[in-house]
Amino acid sequence: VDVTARSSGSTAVRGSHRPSLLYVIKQLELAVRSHLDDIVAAAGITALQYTALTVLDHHDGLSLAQLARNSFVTPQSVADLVANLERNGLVRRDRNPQNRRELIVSLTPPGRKLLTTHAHAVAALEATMTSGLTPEQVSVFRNSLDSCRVALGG
Amino acid sequence: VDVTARSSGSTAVRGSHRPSLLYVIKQLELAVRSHLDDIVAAAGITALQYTALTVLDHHDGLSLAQLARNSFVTPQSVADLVANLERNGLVRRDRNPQNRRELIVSLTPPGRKLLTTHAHAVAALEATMTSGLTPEQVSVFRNSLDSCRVALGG
DNA sequence: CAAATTTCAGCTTAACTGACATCC
DNA sequence: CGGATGTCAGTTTAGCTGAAATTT
Repeated sequence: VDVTARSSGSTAVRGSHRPSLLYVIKQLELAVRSHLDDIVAAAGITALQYTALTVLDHHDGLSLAQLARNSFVTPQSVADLVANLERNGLVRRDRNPQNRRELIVSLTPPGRKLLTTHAHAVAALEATMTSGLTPEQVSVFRNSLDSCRVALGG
Repeated sequence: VDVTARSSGSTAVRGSHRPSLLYVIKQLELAVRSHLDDIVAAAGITALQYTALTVLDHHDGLSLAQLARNSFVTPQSVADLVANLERNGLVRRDRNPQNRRELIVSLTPPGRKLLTTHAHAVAALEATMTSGLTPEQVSVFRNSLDSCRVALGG
């Protein structure tokens, strides 16, 4: 990750106009991804793959199609992502006996271990991110994010 | 854009755990990008390119290096992006006479026109996104987003 | 010479579309 | 058969690294 670019980013542009909400959301997501990549790179995975593992941690046993619908991407993209995780032994894919079209994706013990190994650093990242806010403000912030997401149909 | 995936996304996963802030931010960004792509696709550009144009609208006359530092990406990536916009006649690149290393990027009249053409639809998207919030809550939300972004060095 | 900016060449990842097989 | 799910093949876009040219 280019630390130089990150740290000097906010100094380059100071203007009179207020950036749009849409733009600030994008910038924040970029910053989060960059830091998350730093954390999980040691485990040989990307921020995207790590996020997929956390989704499975909360909702184990989803099918590929369910994962795709949850992620604004095509089933093919999810299949690629999951195939990579399977190749690294972090998830398993099993046919659903009740509906043999479906492939049920679940975390393996190494997958769970990876999550616990990095849980602390990820929590610290979230704490750093919200260090300028009170706990109440964080709670309100989360609700607002959720409200926006729901309003856009996500 | 896959409207089916978008609209059914939130129904696929309902669990006991609360998703992390980092994850919700990512989901919201994906939703915004998807809708923004729908709006600007008619103009033959991507959400990313549109966002770059809005940055130039607010801060005209930035160099490639300044744009890169502002965007968490490498100068090479920005150069590609700007080259595409230039090919479509939406921006110009001119050597800075004071510092002949620098290429100053600025909007062309067609670039400005593209922004005004879509300004209403983009504002409507932002209004839809925040339709569940009061104006005060939107203001607080913006401040929180900014606080998080600054805390991560963006 | 050192640092900053841009450029050139090649590469990788993460998405996409289209076509298809399988299952309910 | 129709709809859902997953897979295979090919493509595109958006990022990256490394190396080099130019200017200050």
